[in-house]
Amino acid sequence: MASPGGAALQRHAAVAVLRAAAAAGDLSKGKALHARIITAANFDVVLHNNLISFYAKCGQVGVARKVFDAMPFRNAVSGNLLMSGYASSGRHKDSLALLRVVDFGLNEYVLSAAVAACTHIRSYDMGRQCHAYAVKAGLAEQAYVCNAVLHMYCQCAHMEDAVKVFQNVSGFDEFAFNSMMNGFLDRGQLDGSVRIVKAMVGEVEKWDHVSYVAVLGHCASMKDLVLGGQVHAQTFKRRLELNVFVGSALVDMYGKCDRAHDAQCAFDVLPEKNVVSWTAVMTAYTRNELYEDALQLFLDMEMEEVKPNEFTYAVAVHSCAGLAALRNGNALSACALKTGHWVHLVVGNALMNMYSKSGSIEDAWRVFVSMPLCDVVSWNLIITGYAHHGLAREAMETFHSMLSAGEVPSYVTFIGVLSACAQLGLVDEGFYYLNIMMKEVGVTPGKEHYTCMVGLLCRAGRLDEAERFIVNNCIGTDVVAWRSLLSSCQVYRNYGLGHRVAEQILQLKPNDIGTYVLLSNMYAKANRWDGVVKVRKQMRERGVRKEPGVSWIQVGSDVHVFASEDKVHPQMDQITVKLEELIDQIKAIGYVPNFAVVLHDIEDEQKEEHLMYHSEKLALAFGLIHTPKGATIRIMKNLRICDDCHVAIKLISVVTGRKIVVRDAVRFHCIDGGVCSCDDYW
DNA sequence: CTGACCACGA
Repeated sequence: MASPGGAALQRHAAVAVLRAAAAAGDLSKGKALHARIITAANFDVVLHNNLISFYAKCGQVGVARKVFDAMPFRNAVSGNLLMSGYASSGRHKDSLALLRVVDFGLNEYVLSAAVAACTHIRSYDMGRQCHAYAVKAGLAEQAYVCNAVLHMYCQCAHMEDAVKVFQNVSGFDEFAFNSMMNGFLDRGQLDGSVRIVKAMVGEVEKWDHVSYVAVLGHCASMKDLVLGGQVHAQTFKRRLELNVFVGSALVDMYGKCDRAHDAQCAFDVLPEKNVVSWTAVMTAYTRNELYEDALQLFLDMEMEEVKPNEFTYAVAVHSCAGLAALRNGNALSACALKTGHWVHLVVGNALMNMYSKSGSIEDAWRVFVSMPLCDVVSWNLIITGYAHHGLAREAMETFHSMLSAGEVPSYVTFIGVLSACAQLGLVDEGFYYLNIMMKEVGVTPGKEHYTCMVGLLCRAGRLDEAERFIVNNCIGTDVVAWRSLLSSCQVYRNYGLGHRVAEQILQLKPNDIGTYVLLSNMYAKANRWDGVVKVRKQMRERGVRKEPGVSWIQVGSDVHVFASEDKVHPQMDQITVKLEELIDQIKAIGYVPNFAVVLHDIEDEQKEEHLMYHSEKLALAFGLIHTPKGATIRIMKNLRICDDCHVAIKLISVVTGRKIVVRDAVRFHCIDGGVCSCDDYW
C-alpha cells in the first residue's frame, strides 16, 4: 500500500509522462496512462486536468471533453484547459458553450479565454456579456481580461466601447495600443489612429514589432512618408527592419506613399522573404503603374521557389490589366486554374477586371458566371465594364439582376449605373437613382456621382442645366466636372460656353493640358481656325506640352509599342506600305484627313503625313499585317484617340472586315462595320 | 501582426 507521499510521487511521475507524451504527440503512450488512471482508486483533479491538456494538445479535443464530462468535480483550470483546446482547434462556439457548465468556477484565465472566443466569432453580444460578468466578478481590471476585452471590442468594430475600456487602462501596455491601432485602421478611422500614434510616439521604448507593423500601416493609410521614414529609422536601432512582418509593412508603406524604389530597397534587405513580402513589393510596383516590373517580380519569385497564393495572382493579373496584356493574363488564368487559386474571389475579380480592361467583356462575363462566389465588386466590374464598352443597356440590365439576386449596391455600383444612364441619355432615370434609390440603399452621393449627372445632362444636350448643376451641388471646384462639361461643349460645338468653362478650369488648375486639348478640338470641330491658332499660341507661351501619344498592340507573345511619328520600328517600311494602301482604300469611300486635330504649325501636305503616322494607325497597320484574316485587333493608347483616327479606323473596319477594339485613356471604342460603340460621343 | 479585387473624366 502506497503512502500518501508515495501517491504524490506517483502523481508527479504520471504528470511528467503525460506532458512528455503531449510534447511528442505520442497519443498511444498517453492513452495507456489514461487507462491506468481510470482504474486508480482515488479521483485526482490535477491528473485529470493533465489528461485534458494532453488530449487537447494532441488535437483530440473531443476526448478531452469526455474526460472533462466524466470528472466528478472540476476546477477553473479544467475549464481553462478545455477552452484553450477548443480555441486551438477553432471550435470557439463550443468553447463559449462551456460557460454554461459553470461548476468549475471562473477566474481571469477562463474569462479572457471566453472573451477571446467571442473575438474569434465576432460576437459583440457575447463579448459584452463576458465583459459585464468580469466587471461584476471584479476581474475586469486584470491585465489579461482587460486586453482581451479591448481587443474584442476593436475586432467587433465597436471602437466607442474600446475607447472607454482604453481610457481605464492604467499604465502603458503595447498590446492595448496595438489593438486600438489595428481597430481604427481596419475601420478606416484615421482620426482615431492619429490619436493613438501620438500617444505611442512618446513611449517608443515600449513598442514591440506588432506596434511597428501597426504604425506603418497607419503611415500607409495616411500617406505620411515623413512619419513612415522616422519609424523606418527607429526600426534600424532595433534591427527590426529585418523582421519579415515589419519589413513587409515597410514595403507596403513605401508603396502606398508612391515610393516604389524605396519599397524595393526595404524588400531587398529582408533575409527571409515570404509570399507576403513578395506580394507587397509587387503591389508597390503595380500601384505606381510599373506593371512590367511587377510581372518580372512574379517570375523572380517563382525562381526563388516561393509559391504564389491568391493575393499574388490577383496582383499579377492586375498588372496585366494595366498593360491590357491579354495573353499574359490568359496565361496567369491558366496557372491559377492549375494551382487551384482560380476559385478565390480576388482572383476571379482581378481576372474580370483584366479581361474588361483588355477589351474583352465577353471573357469577363465568362469568368463572372464561372466564379463559385461573387461579391459586390464582381457585379460592379460587370456593370462598369459594360458601360465602358458602350453597352449601357446591358449594364442597366445587369444592375437589375444584381438587385434581384439580393446583392446590395455600393457607392461604386451607382457610379457605373449613372454613367450607363448618361450614355443612354436616361435623364429622369438618372435623377431617380441619384435622389431616391441611393438614399433608400443608404449610399450618400459623392462628387463622382454628381460628375456622372453632369455628363448625363450634357449628353442630353442640356448644357446650361449642367452648368447650374455643377454650381448648385458644390462641385464647382472640381476640375473633372468642368472638364466633362467642356468635353460636351466640344461635341455640341458650343464654343461660347466652352470658352467660359475653359477659363474656369484654368483658374482652378493652370496649364491643365486636358483643357487645352479639348478647347482646341472644340474650335477645330466648329471650324474656328482663329480659335485653334489662339489656343496653340497660348500653349506655346505657357510652355504646356502635350504628352506624347503612344499606342501598343500585342502580337504573339510580344508587345509592340508605337509613338506618333516614331519611325524606328524594324518593320517600318512594310507598315508604311500597308498604311498608304489603307488610306487610299478609305479615301475611296469618303475619308478626308482632318487637319484640325493637328496641333503643329506645319504645311498641309506635311499634316496629311503627320496624321498617317499617328501611333494608333501605326499599331493598327502592324496588327493587320501580323494577324490572320478576320481576327479582332486590340489596340491600347495612353491618350484619347483623336478625331481623325476615330473616323479612319471606322472606315478601315469596313474595308478590311475586321473588328477593331481601341482602348484609349477613358473608354473602349469597339469598332465593327464602320460603327463605334461610343456612338461618336466622346 | 504583414499582402488583394471595383469608381466620375482625360
